Amino acid sequence: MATINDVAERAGVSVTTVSRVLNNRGYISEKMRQRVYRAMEELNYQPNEIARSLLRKQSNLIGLIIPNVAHPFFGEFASSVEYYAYQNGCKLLLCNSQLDPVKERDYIEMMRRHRVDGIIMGSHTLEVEEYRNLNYPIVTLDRKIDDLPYVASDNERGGELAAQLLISKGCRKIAHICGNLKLEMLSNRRTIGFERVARQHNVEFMTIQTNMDVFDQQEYDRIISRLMAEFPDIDGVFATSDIIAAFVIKWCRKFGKQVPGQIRIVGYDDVNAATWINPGITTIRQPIREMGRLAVELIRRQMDGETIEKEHLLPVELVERETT
Amino acid sequence: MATINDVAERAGVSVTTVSRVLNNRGYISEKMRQRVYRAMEELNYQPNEIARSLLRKQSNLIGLIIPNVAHPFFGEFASSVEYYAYQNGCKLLLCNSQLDPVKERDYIEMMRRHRVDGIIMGSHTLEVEEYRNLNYPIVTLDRKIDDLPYVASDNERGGELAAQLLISKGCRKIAHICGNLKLEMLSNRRTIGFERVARQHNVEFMTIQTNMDVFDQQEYDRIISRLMAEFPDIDGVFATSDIIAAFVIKWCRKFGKQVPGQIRIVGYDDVNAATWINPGITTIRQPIREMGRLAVELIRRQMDGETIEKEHLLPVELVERETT
DNA sequence: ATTGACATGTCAAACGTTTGACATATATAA
DNA sequence: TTATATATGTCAAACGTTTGACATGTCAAT
Repeated sequence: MATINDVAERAGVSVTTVSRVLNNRGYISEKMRQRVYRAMEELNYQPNEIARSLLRKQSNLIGLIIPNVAHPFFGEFASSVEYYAYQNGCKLLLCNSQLDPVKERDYIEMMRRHRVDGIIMGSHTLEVEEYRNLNYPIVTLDRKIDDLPYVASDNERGGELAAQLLISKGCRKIAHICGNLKLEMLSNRRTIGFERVARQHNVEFMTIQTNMDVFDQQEYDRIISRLMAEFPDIDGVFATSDIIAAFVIKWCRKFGKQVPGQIRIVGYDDVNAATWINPGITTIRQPIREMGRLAVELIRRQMDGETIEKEHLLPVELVERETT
Repeated sequence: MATINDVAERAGVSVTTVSRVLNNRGYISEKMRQRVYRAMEELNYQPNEIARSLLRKQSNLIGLIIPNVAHPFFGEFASSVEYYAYQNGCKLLLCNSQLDPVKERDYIEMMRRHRVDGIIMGSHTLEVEEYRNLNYPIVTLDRKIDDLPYVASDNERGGELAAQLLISKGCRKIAHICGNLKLEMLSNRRTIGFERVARQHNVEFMTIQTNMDVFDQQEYDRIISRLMAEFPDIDGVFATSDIIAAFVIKWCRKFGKQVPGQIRIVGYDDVNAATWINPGITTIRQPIREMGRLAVELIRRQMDGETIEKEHLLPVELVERETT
């Protein structure tokens, strides 16, 4: 592949001149500019970004670690991050941790070796200690670690909205399916909001924990089928993701329960799938696009040395469809 | 961030020695090895992969260009590519072209500038000419461009299987919803296979083109609702993706048509969503995981200078669920 | 005639690493 | 004793680019 020297030679000028053209600095006549551009084209030259990065000490790479892009929520989040990274002249390094601490640690090291400009952490399987010592521009998704900046939706409010809707529709016995509450994720606050409102209204409820992030379909099937079998009289479900909600719908169908006639369901996230699942899922909308945008912005501002606020709670919104 | 010089200084040895430890070459005593490792740990040292890349002329980066990771098929494909890239000691650079030729061209240039080791192209909006001149390790997904290597599922066979199933279930008037046939995608062969079998059995059919890749939900709604309104007597649908199939189900519901009672539906891909949509979608399974694995392997083998076969057609499989 | 903006050139250091050539020393085996 | 394997060191080039210091022009305006 052609180098800047080849271009200089071909254009019959010095490398300095080529560099000046490339970086728009110093005086360059229009003729010269054209001459250099022509040479670059003839050689199909692309400046070596690796050499540039080495010198600039900036890679223009943003690292994203998530459990798995194949999960709709993370897929849409990654899509947004990628979009805004591009807008900021950055490229996206994608890592699926599979929620495996070994892999996650390994990925973080890789990213440091590659000198990515910042890391967006949507997977958090390590000890707080390890993140603390990272000393790197970081943004966390849905998790509060010391005073690392994070972006999250207003989970507690989301839980409240879900509970309020179900109760207002007349539900008297509601199952809430959430993630593993032992992991210190902010999404646990959905449970707090939900339970508070349920208690306020004296509505019976039960909270069922899954390892939701793993996105293990069999696990979902197991948990939900057991739930339906053991408690045939529940008339409402608040699931912590739209995908779980979809599984609930599926099992309602198998158990011959009408949705929303006999049982009402509220999901969370408002991923695209929520609209094309049948029936359309009533859900708590997280502003996924905006969360991605903000995450990138926060990385960028840290790179620029700005001091940034740590808390970034984005508003949620109830989107009513056909399951309530 | 610490450099190899800092490590050498701290360990009281020469950089050459540190480098030898790092790369396992030459003679190194166990004591020395430990001493160097300790210094690296104390300094929280990570070798600068950028400097290494510059020297080695190898970035250990694989570029992936797809329309959008948020689309389930591409999300699952990306997930697989990421997994196998990691297995091969590579990192994944993710780009969503949004099927925008300008963006796609820009991304390809970016990747060349970053000297990625190879590019997996799942988006092809440019003229053949541009790909031809790329002169780079490339693998194409579902598209044949000159003699660039490609991986694809056995689309024609998939179309046949779908048609055979629908017909064997008694369908007499089948709608086939496919992508834009003008784009020279291998997925068009699904249409060929489907139409041939339909003709053989003298079954009436109609082929409806969409710009499927765009994943525009409104477009889907528009096309499918019109289809259902104009041809209320169709009793079978072969959709070129599971997502489109989901939209068909949705509109069947709105039109009060029973699935599979009055109308049978077959999708394509077998993305995860196919199992959790209601009813579960009967579909033609592409081995997505394997396609990702193969794509990475083909990049790696090109890097190693091997000559590789160009055609990689992977078998499809009928997965029957509840829509037929 | 002088000044200053414009245009290009030469040269070399720097970014962090690897690698080869070569030197030197110790310990062990033949 | 000699040869050989082991262990470490010094030195410098190379990867491709940017950048600053400095030199040397031309040309037009004062």
